[in-house]
Amino acid sequence: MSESDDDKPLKSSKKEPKPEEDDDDVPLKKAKSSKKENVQSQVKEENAPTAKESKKKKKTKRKRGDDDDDDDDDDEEDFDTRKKKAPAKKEKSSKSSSKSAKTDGKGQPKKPKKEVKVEPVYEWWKDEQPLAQGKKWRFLEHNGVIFPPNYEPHGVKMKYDGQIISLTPEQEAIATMYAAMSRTDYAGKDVFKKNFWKEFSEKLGKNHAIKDLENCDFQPIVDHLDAEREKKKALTKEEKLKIKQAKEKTEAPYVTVVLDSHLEKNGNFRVEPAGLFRGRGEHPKMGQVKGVIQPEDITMNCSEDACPPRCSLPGHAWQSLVHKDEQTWLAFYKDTINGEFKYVFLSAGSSLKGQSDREKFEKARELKKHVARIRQRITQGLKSSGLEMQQNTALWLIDNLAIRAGNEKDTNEEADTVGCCSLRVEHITLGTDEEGPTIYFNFLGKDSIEYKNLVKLRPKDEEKAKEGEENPCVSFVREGEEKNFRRVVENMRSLTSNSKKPSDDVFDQLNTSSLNTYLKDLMPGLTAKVFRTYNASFTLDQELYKLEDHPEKSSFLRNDATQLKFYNDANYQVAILCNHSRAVSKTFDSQVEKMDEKIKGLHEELADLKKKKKSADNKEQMKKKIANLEERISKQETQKQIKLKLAGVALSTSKVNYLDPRITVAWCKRFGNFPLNKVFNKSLITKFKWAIDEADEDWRF
DNA sequence: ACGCTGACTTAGAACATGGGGG
DNA sequence: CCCCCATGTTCTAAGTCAGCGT
Repeated sequence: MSESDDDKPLKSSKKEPKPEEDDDDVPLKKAKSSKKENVQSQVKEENAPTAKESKKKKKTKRKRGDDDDDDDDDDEEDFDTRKKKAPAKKEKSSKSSSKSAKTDGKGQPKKPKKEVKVEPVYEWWKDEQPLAQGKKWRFLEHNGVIFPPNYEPHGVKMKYDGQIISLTPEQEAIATMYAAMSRTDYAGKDVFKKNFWKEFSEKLGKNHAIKDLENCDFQPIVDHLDAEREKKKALTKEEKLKIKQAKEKTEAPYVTVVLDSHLEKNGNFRVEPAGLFRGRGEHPKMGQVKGVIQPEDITMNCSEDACPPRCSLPGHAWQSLVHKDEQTWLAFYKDTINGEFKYVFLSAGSSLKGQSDREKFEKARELKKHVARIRQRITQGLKSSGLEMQQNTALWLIDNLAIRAGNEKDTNEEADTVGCCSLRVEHITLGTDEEGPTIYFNFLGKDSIEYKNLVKLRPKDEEKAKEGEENPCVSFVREGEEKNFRRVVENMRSLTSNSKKPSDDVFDQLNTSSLNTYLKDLMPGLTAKVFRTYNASFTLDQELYKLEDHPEKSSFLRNDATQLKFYNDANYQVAILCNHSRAVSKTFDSQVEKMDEKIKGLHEELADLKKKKKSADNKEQMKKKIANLEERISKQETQKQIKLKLAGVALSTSKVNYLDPRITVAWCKRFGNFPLNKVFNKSLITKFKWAIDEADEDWRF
């Protein structure tokens, strides 16, 4: 959002003492507001901390700049319900600024400006590791969850067979859920309709006038929903603001929680509203009603010495209250579709998430140290037979193609998707081309996203190699793996031989758990998914540092736009590797058309200008104009290229989950102090604060 | 050894926002 | 100024994998 405009370079920690950033980037003012809102808690000090605890707490505080004490007083007012009030501290993060933070934190004179909110972050990476093995916290206090409003019957009547039908509120509720999805793709799917009808007809009862779905007309309800939406849209700015503020106010107590002696943000304190289940792909349960969740369905977790979350629905109570300090969840319930667990966790920017995120990348870096050895082992194993051959062949695929492990799934309950271990014969096509053997993969992976990839040897012909490189559905075996690839193909041939049916498993002796057991032997803590993290991060690091002695280095460094493009191209390689995709916008074609027209128009203008130039007296001026226009055209054209290239590709998924943020931070610092906020948005900056602090320009993955 | 429960990460779509260009 | 689109945020589904109980 708003923050993107100030590009501030991140200081390279080494060279410049680093000026501000902290202060302007993290407005302390925010702190104040948040504190007051949440008010809820209480810092553990007040509760008779153990000696050890208090010590540690003290330390934390000190670091943060002792501001705690001064704010305590204010929380009180908002929170009647709690007996203890906590000083919700907002700590401003950076060292240098902490002192000032405290001072103005309270007074808060100014702040008329828009106010970019950057959440205060507890800088866990500056604390020494305090907790005992396995413990996630020593104090946890929060206000639980917030429920969606009860269903309010609107009384709009649907029709059946042309007749107006009255529904009970309960019936109306699910009819309305259906109406709400009338313009989605689900509405046309048989499974969706069938599942919905099953539940709807049950709710209608045996002798209801409505006998089938075909003759139901939900249009009146659809119209009603549209009208409601319009009404909402038509509100004035002020009204909208008011509503927003009211919402913020009610939600404020849930936004932050107290973890040990600091505040953290809750990631998802809103209980999921009832609705029709929207599974991805051909999900057998799409259209089923996802029921209302009651407090009685929810288990709460907090520390024993905390004030437990109070149930906000009168007459209700939590299912139970537990104190599991080896767990990071604040609450959970089971959904009514598959009985799956839904957890309430802290946000991505929290210390708990940050720490495990860092551990994830450290593990991937650990793999980097062992990967040569492990690959050697895999190479060996490719030549064996039976289970060992299967294990190593699968691992080769996981390592080289970055595919997922592939747990078994029950296709009566879930969509039929696969990963490595669950690949079936029908997903593989073996072939040959002028370079040698090929394997074509075509299957649905996680989220029913298509994975289509022709894996082959790199052509000698540079022209062809280039072509293949630009084709996202082709990948070349990486250098040094050619021989292994041939072996893998042979193995795949025997694993898919015609004694097997298309629906049989390729790796019939494998499952993810045995595979991971095998991996654990190769390196402690190693599992299949680590390869994805490792290969993604390694690829980014390699790609980014090609800039180091790139022949066109200076042209990439010419300005932010060109440098950003270089970064995005590297990011793109990773997205392709990991098969991260996104839906192409419905208006994509028309958008491209528009761009074409614009470009065409510019070309015409250019031609015109050139013609005029001949007869013009002020040639110099014309020349300038022409150059200008040419520049605009080329800009438009590259923009179009980018648009086409990224049409179905998501860069964000890898950024958020797979790429060690320190790679990016270091690269930015190293190459012209490139503004980090060009590549990381506000959320990522918050999420990766630890990395921003940690990586200097020499850091490498 | 294996199936199931539980906890946590990863994922794309839906939705909201707001800035730039006509 | 308005609208369109890009980008950011929220939502919740769908994976991975450990550990437990049988």
